[in-house]
Amino acid sequence: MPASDPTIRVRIAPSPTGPLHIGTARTALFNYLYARHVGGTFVFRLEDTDVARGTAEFERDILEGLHWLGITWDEGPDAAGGGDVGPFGPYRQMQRNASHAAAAARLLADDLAYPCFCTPEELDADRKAQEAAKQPPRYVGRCAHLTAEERDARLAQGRKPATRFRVRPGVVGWNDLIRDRIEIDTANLGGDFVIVRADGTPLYNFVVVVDDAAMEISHVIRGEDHISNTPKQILMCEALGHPVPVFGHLPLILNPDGTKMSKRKSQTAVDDYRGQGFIREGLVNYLAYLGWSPGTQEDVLSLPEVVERFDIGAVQKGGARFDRDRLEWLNGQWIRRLEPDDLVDRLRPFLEAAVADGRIDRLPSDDEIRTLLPIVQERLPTLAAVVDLVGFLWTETVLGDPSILVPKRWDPATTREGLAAARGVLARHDAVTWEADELEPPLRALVDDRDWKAGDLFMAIRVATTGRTATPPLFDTLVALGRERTLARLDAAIDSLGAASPG
RNA sequence: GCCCCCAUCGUCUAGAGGCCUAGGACGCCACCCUUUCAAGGUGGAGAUCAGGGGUUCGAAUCCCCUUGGGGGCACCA
Repeated sequence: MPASDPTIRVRIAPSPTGPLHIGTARTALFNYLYARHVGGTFVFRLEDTDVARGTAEFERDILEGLHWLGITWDEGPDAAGGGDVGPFGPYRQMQRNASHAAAAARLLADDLAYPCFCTPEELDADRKAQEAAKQPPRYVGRCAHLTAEERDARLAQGRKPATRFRVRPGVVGWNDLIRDRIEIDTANLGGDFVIVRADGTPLYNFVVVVDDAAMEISHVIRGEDHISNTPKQILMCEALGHPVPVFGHLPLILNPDGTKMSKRKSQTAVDDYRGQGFIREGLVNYLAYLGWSPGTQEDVLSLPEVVERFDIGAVQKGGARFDRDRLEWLNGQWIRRLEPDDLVDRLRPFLEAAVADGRIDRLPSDDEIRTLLPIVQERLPTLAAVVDLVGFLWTETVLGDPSILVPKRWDPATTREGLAAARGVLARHDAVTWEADELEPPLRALVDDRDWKAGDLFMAIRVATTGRTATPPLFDTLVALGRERTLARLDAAIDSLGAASPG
């Protein structure tokens, strides 16, 4: 579509206080989609203000996770670990503290903000009283009109003030990109709010305004849970003399019970989905369709295809529940579309993990994996499913419970007889190459000869050689297993049945 | 308690006044294919468009109310 529109700048500003959250990824994705669709710039800024938690690792997780999804930014920290990229750096909030302090000083000087000496105990008592009186919590304004002498006196006592922003009376409104007009009376904002803590560190709401202005962010696209922050931010923009960006509030991603998605009720870490074998194409496709649709009947779209069709105005207003079934279906769609070599590469880590925790005994070669693809690719809802699907190929013993060896219509004796006969046929088949279409005819002939049902015999062989009742097509499976192991497993099964029913 | 947002099949959604006796997808059921499992194909059940008032010749679509759901009200982000 359009080449570029330098006036449109959007951003994602995650806080590295946890692993990359599905909701953060979705917000990042929609910003990315909007920026790419209109040819604007996508900025990544880290709100690394909370030093208390182990942020370095989470920071890496977020950067890496977004890149894994294919969500790339034009300005911001380098996902590979290099320096910041872009003309508006630094892109880490902590390194912009000087500008935050300057902005706060300016508001203080203009009396658009004031020092507040209230103690946590006082504020807590206020809140409790309001709660008891069934009043909404709000700052009572104790320090709003202190005289210079009163302030000096408190300072002299060594008290450290926080900085509060004066909320002016009136109505603040904006034209939301997805919900049209929203207007909020500032009387409902909870009174003057703190923008700088007593220890001098600035608060999120304030920093965002300063940084967004400095980075010339034109459109702020974020979750619906920020709607009540927006009037405060608009007020601060006005006070600071900054242009007010365009706002767009995305619907939330919900737990299956309809509440805001949470770790408690859902799996929220992108990395967990990745670990379970969801691929980026599936995840991104799914996320894009949570709250948006192209308005056509297309279901499976690549990231570039979504970029092409994306329209921020078509975004849904109501929240969307996370539906894992649909995600799995879409993931399967994308796994089926992968090129063989690509799929082999993506499967390998899951096989390695299975070796590491003992689910399989050895790691198959790339060639082995590639050979299996025709019978495996269309059966994988996730990459991780490969272990359950064909793990029996790389384990020594396969038969856990001999009782599943006996098909419904057969008894143990018949099963033993059937397996023995099949073993004989397959062993004799030594003269011919061990290929799927050569294995089948003689076994069918055997079935006809004994008046058995092909399904019963095949099922007995299937369970004897794989330990499972559901597998890829039998003869392809036997070929993958190889002659030696097939015969050995048949022998083992026959033995186990012999022990169970002597005679 | 207060403020704000939202409301089409179980779920994700199409629908921007007549094309809607509401379409698609996931999931579910049946059948076909078939040695099992998938995949694929075909068909089906599933929404009186939350309810009630308007506006209009005509409303899922516009307005109001009710109800329901959600979000937010920190010296968190």
